[in-house]
Amino acid sequence: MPQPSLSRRERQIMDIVYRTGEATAAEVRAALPDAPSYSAVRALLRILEEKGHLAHTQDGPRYVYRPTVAPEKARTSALRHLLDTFFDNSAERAVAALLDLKSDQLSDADLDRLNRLIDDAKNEGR
Amino acid sequence: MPQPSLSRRERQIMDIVYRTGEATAAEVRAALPDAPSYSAVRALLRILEEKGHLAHTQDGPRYVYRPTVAPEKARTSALRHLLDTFFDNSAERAVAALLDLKSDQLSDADLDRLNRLIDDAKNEGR
DNA sequence: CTGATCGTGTTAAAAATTTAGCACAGCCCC
DNA sequence: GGGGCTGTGCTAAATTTTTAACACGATCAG
Repeated sequence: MPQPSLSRRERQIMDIVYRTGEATAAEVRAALPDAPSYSAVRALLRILEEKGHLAHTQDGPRYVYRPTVAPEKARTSALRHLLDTFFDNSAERAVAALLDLKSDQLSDADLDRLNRLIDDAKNEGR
Repeated sequence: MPQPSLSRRERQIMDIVYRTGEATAAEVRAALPDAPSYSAVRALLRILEEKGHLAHTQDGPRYVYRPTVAPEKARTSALRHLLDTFFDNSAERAVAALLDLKSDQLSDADLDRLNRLIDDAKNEGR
């Protein structure tokens, strides 16, 4: 039950780690929008590890941090939250927004692939 | 540019307001997972208003708070952030996760509608 | 060997967040 | 009119977050 509480900085850092998959203190610091001191970042990482959100392994001299929950789980949970907060739990609305946001970067082939995904879902559901 | 900084409680509250569209202090409090005192909630609402994230109108005796940025903008921006953080900016991956999450709640008709959305995007793009 | 560099651990202070408490105004009802 | 609600405004305290500073240990070049 260690979940629902992350401070602002903590969340920023978790986002970075999720984005990159893994990161050292230096990398996290570099990716932070308004980076504080090195020590500060390290302290935060330690706290996040204590809280069970991160784990580190040793890579030579330095620590490499990784999320403890599988990226897939984290993704799903973030997506669920987004759906609930902004899209009234409607997949359709979410897809519409997504297309609106990205359509100009999507080729016809990309869109076909999306259609195929949906068709697959249809067949599975049977 | 007062944007990128919201504390934990502030974000919780903003989420609630976005979800419901508008809310009074009492409603926000009721919706909070681990509700603090009434005063606390009101104070937070006041702060959010100061920061420019909320605005209130008077409804009889009480205040009704609403987000200042259009829900659509907020949605887009949240979606963008999610894409970037968890889906490597890939619409396809996001849709896949979405289908995985919701497919069992989607009828064939729903899925058809999604296909149509995508086809529309295809035609527009030309 | 010595000094510089890079990494960590720990602690304590500074800053921000979060909370509660008190005071007042309006309304309703007896 | 007085008491009990429900609402707000404001202020100060408690708690958490965030940060910097200092003290090591290991490694590497000269």
